[in-house]
Amino acid sequence: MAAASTTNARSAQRRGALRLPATRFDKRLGEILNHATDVFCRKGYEGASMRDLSRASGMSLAGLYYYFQSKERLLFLIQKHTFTTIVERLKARLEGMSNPEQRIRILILNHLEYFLSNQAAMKVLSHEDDALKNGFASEVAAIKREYYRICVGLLDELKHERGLQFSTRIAVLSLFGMMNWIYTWHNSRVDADADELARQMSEIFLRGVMNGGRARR
Amino acid sequence: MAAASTTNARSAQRRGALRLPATRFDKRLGEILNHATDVFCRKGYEGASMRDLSRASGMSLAGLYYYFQSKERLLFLIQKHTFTTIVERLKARLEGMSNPEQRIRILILNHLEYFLSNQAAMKVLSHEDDALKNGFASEVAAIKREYYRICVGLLDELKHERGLQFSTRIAVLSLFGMMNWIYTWHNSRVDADADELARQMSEIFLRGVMNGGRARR
DNA sequence: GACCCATTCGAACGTTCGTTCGAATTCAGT
DNA sequence: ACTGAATTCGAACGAACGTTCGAATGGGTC
Repeated sequence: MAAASTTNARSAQRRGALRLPATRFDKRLGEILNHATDVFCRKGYEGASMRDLSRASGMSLAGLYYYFQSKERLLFLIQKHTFTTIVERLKARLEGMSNPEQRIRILILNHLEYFLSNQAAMKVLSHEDDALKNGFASEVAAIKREYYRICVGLLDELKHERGLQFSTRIAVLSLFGMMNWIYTWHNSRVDADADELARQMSEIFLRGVMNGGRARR
Repeated sequence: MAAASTTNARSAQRRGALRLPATRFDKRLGEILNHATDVFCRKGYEGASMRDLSRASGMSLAGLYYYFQSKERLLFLIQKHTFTTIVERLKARLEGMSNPEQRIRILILNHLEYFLSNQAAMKVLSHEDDALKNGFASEVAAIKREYYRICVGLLDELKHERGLQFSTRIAVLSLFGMMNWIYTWHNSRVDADADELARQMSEIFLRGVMNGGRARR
């Protein structure tokens, strides 16, 4: 996780001089971010103290502040990196795929795969949605909006192709609800893996949204 | 909101001697719970301080502790009352109704109606799901389990009646995801009311779950 | 060995946290 | 008006909070 590279002046400087993309600084920051993600996931952002993070990452309290300016910025780095990654992966997977139904299945699979292999980070992203303030909040909100727009686009393609009629907004937000709620219940010892979950949720959602046309009344 | 009556010794004593179900104590406690619900909704449980609650309810910091023993118990009272109420209402509405599809529509309508007319309380219930510890946590978890079981029952009725095949667990949790996620996006100036939302989500969910039978593969 | 910059740390800063306590005030019944 | 119980409050408690600072290390280059 080299999330902070592009937004951290210290490592950006270094990157100009060195050819390796991941400096020592970035690596260490990445480790701290990973530990912090776990702690935020377990105790919540407000509930986790800097001393908790210090203990989890094995670095002194003061030492942490060498890597980031504040607790809030730490959460920001986690959320931005997580969200950026999931959007990037989605874009890459959608490339070259043109069937609208398939494209939605890919969105669902991509979301659930990333969710389950990065459960802690995704919980922090979902659950600490409005923990950031002002500038931090708006930058994350921008990525979220982009993700939302992509999903709206995919659904509109499907609507157009099949002449369906439903509220895209409700459909998109229902879909995200289905998927994001996972963090409250998924148990890897009981529940299916991402492939199977994606298949089942895709069936429910796509059959629900296709079929017929206008909802009754 | 007379949630605490049955669990508070002070008011239980009084209730033996008086004929009114809502004592002065209960009324005042209810007001405090309502204000606290707003504050927890806006700032989160951990993020809200007792001084915030004092300010919001117009009572001194020390005065609050006359009505409840701790901040954690306050959250517990809010969650328990909210959850109990929504389950009670559902049971009452289901009485006498036997058509499986209709019964599921009622569950969805009941959930969304209560959600939208008690947004703050429902956000606190959904979002501060694991903020409580030990005894408090398990008592709320018991109500949640009952609610979950009811929903599983309704879906199994539908499955049996129509010979459907799908994972009840995934279906139930997807449905709750769709519905509970509302607190992250619903805007009363833009979005439809509970009736209309319930209709749309019911269509998506029921069509998604019925139809055909087994999911492919 | 000396220098320099990057990294780490112990100790403390001022603030805010949840909670308590004893005194003051308000209320209901006479 | 008087009395005892119910209610409210100001002031304080020790603990924990996020953050800072200057000094102590570490590793690589002359």
